[in-house]
Amino acid sequence: MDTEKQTTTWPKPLAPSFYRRPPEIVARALIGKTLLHRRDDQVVGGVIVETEAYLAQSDPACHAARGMTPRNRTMFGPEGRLYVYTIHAKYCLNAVTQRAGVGSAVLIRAIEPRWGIEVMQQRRGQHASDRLCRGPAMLCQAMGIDLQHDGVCLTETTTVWIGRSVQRIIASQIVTAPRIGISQAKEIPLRYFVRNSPFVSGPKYWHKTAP
DNA sequence: CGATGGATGAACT
DNA sequence: GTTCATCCATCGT
Repeated sequence: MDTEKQTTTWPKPLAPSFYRRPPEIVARALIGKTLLHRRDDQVVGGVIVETEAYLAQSDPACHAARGMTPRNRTMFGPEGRLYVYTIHAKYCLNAVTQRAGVGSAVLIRAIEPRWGIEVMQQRRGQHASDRLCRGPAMLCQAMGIDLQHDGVCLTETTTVWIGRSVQRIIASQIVTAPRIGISQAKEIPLRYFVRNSPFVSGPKYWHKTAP
């Protein structure tokens, strides 16, 4: 019978129009949304708690600021695609925003694990849940996302997608701070995260206040 | 094909 | 707050 079948209904993917806005708007709107990855009928994912916006040509910290290369070409493709890149021999994942040709994106830095936690713990080596997906490279490792996922469509549930919220996050709980790990434009507060969330990366930024 | 760098992460003071 | 080991992909030769 169907007793062994998957009965969970996963969050429905956000529409392409969600991404068709400036990256700083999308970055804030993504807080509380869900990130999921399906492989072999196994779904892992959770609630997005930390993002950063990268503003295309006007932003020297943005990969797209120096024009299109083979590496960053996904950033210049249609909105709503997944941009994956390598850094320090690890991977980070972004959602492409605005429209094709612009080169803006939102880096997803952390999620609160919710689905497939045991699988993610195996990939990460049995970490506590608040250490599983805390930081962009840890997030990719836990979710099994790498360069082969570069360019996938986030508005379809085939592989990787961003879905609707499953819990309400109050706007006043979303705070901003400078982005982490960059050497240029390091003062601009384009990082968004949930205040006091133990799932957010970075050292003790939790008490910082909203703009 | 080798040199290089980096949107990291961990371990420090 | 700081340094720094790490190592794949990219890019220049």
